[in-house]
This record gives sequence, structure tokens and C-alpha cells, in this order.
Amino acid sequence: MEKPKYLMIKDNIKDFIDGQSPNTPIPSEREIANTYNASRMTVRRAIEELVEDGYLYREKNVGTFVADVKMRRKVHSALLEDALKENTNYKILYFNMYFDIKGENDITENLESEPGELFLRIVRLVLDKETPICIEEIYISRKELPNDDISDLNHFLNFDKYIEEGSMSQVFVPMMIPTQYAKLLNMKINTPIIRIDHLISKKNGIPFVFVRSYYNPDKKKIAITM
Amino acid sequence: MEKPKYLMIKDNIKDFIDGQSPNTPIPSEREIANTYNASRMTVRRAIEELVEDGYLYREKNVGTFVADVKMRRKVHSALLEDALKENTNYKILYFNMYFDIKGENDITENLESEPGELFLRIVRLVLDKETPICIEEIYISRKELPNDDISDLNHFLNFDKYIEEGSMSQVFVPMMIPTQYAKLLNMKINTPIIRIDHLISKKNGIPFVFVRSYYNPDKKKIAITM
DNA sequence: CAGTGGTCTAGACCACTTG
DNA sequence: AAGTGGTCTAGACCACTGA
Repeated sequence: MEKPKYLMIKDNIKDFIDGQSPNTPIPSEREIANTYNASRMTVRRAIEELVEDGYLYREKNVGTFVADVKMRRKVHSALLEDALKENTNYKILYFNMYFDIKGENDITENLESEPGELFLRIVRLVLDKETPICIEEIYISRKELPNDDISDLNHFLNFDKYIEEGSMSQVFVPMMIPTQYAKLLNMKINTPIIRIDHLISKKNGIPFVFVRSYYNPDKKKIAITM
Repeated sequence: MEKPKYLMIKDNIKDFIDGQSPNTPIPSEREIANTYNASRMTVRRAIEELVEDGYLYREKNVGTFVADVKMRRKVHSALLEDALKENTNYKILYFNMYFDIKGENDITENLESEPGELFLRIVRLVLDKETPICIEEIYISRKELPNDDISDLNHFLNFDKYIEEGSMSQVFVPMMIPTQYAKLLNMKINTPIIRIDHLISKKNGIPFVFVRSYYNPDKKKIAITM
């Protein structure tokens, strides 16, 4: 149950550099290793991850430095980002059990369904406090759901574990806001938006859930930093 | 000049799993270490990177397995992707030396310019063979350019080194195709597109170049896998 | 029970930069 | 010459899985 030492060191370094101005050097790896009675390899691992995340950068033969805040990697879906925010809440618009989506071929294709396969389809409005942010159409294969208990909906719609362990692909599609969603998002018709098609797969590559999101560009900036 | 051992092992493992079906186990870390007369930590490093890239996945206490091809991480800009493709070529549309873009505030803001600062502005059409893919508006701060030699344009517009070492943020903006670009991209007016604003910064956080791309969605799918 | 990945140590040598 | 990050070794113990 104990936290690995390298993660403790990582957290401490993160605190240490918090608020420091960019390009400030941090102590050398050997020095940090002494401070924590750790081996240099353990310290390196902690620093390695902070470099990956864009908190630090290294200069060979010179040292390790605090990176600019804007260099921090933010490559994740708005899906996950919103789900973790406190103000976010959801309003379920539709909930179709056993909804057969044969014919809507790009969805079934993504989920690699077999003929006649059944899906759960949920359409929900995502809000930041009272402000509508986007519409999400969620498709989950019936066989991915436990038979018994569908009552705890929020539990199913918690995708972060799958995103972290598995993988997610996102396709960005420009389009006009669908007329039936314009009102819900407080938008005028004929407004160009970005639709994002998310496909979340498990470690073994089996697609798990497909989410199609329609974003109000005025309320949500879609951006990544890598 | 010699290649590190862990990279050699990484390449070998990559070759080894190439074409193997997903979820096939690879030899254990200790076994691979024996094979290459390497320590286990060296092998771990090689495997670590392949896991990061989505070529392998680990199951704790069980083993390491070949990942599905679709799990491979593809989080990079179309900017870079196109630049590395063989069929890609460019047609320069405008080339303004010392172009003052004061007033177009989001660009100067991104490049953190000082009042009166000068920029090089290049507008080019990106083609895949004969097919127009997108328009790129490129802004480079004058002070980032060597005074003497501007002749080798392609050298300047080779951003991969900066993307790899530094960082890049991308903002996705839905909009109608600008009328002046519709013809160049063989598109009808009033077509919704995605504009991507790329800001490439150096390791120390100094912004280096700003690229605004207008994509023809029919010719270029914008997608990432993470 | 043997085998796996996850963590950790205490060294080592290298190429390179900087004072 | 001293210090840095990059690589590498040959061990070790742990918790856990699966036969």
C-alpha cells in the first residue's frame, strides 16, 4: 500500500519548483539523491517523469531546469478534463437500452460490432455550472456491461481508468451544429463547430466505448500541448 | 557516436513483434537481458519506451504483451506528419519580409512580441502530389532568424527539431473556409473547416514560430491517438 | 511453487561544459 | 579539474499470478 519512493520524490520536486521562474536550475541528481537517501537511479526516474510531463527540461552536461508553465503537456481529452472538474454536471437527454444502431455504419465499425449486436446509447448535455458546454452521444456495447446492475450510471460513464490503462483515439470533424442541438447549446443554427469522435479501447485493443461530442466553441477551447 | 544499448534492444524488440498478433507475450525481462548480455534495468528501459509508444503493454505479475496496432500513440501535428511524407510539396503564395502584424493581436500575443517588432510572414499551399491539403500561414519573429542567409527557406521551415526538443501547443478552431482560400483548396464557400493554430516554443519556453493552418477536411483527417 | 513485473541500491564509466 | 546528465551493471526484495 506504500507509495513508491520515486513518486514521493517526484511530488516533492514538483512542490519545490512550484512558482519558481522558468529556467531556474534544480539541484543535481546526485545532490537530490543524497537529500532523500535514495540512489541516483531512483531520483532519475522521478525527474524523468517530470520531464515527460513538461515540468522540467534537461541540458546535457549542464543541469536540469524548471520549464515554462506553458510547456506542461496537456494531451488529454476534454472528455476526461471535464469529468474531473468540480463544476461539471450532466443532464441525461436520452437513454435507450438495447438500441440497435445497425446502419449508422461509422459507429458500429468503430466498435467492431457483429451483425445484430446491441448497444446502450446515452445522450447527455455537459454543463459547467449552468453553462452548456457540449452534447455527448455515448455508445457502449451490451456485452461490455454487467448484466445485473445498470443503476449506477455514473460508474459506467467514468472512463478515466480505461483511458489511462488503454488507449483513446480522437478524430476531429468540422461541421455545422446539428439543428436539434443548437437550442440545447444556446447556439445559432449554421454555426461551425468541431465534433470529436472518441474511441476508447482496453489494453488488449478491444474497443470499449464510443463517444461523439459536439462542442460549443465559445464555451470550450479545444487545445493540446505536446 | 555509438548507439546506446537500450536503443539497440528496443529496435530489436520492435522488429521481433512486428507482425505478431496482438496479446502475444514477449519473453520476460530477465530472459531478454540474458539474450543480449544486458542488465535487466537496460532491458526495462527499452521496454518502457515501447510501452510508452503503445507497441507493448504490461500485465503486472504476468508478462509483457504485443499491443494492437491501433494502440500506437500518434500524438503529433499534421504539420510534422506532412513534412515527413514523400509526396508532400509546397507552393509559396506570399512571402513578406519585415511584415508588421501589429493589430492582429492573437498572433503577436502568442509570439509575445514587443511593440513594433518585425516578423517574416509566409503563406503556402501544402499539397499531397497534386491534391491541395491545407493552407499554412507562418509567422517567425525577425530576431529568431539569422541575419545573413534567408535563401535556404526549407531549412527554416523545418520545425521537427523544435517540436521534438521544445513543445508545441495546438488550438482547434471551427470556422467557415475563408473565401480567399476556398478556391485554392478546391472547396465550396460556406464549408465548415478546422483551423489549427500551432505555437512552437523552444526548451526555455521562448516562442519560436506560429503557424495557422486551414485544412480541407475531405483531404486530411485530423486525428490523434493517445 | 516458480516466474513475473515493480522498485531500489551502490556503485561505475563516458562525453561534455564551465570556471 | 570539477561537476553534470546519459548509460549501464549485478545484484536485491516485494507482491502477485497461475499452474
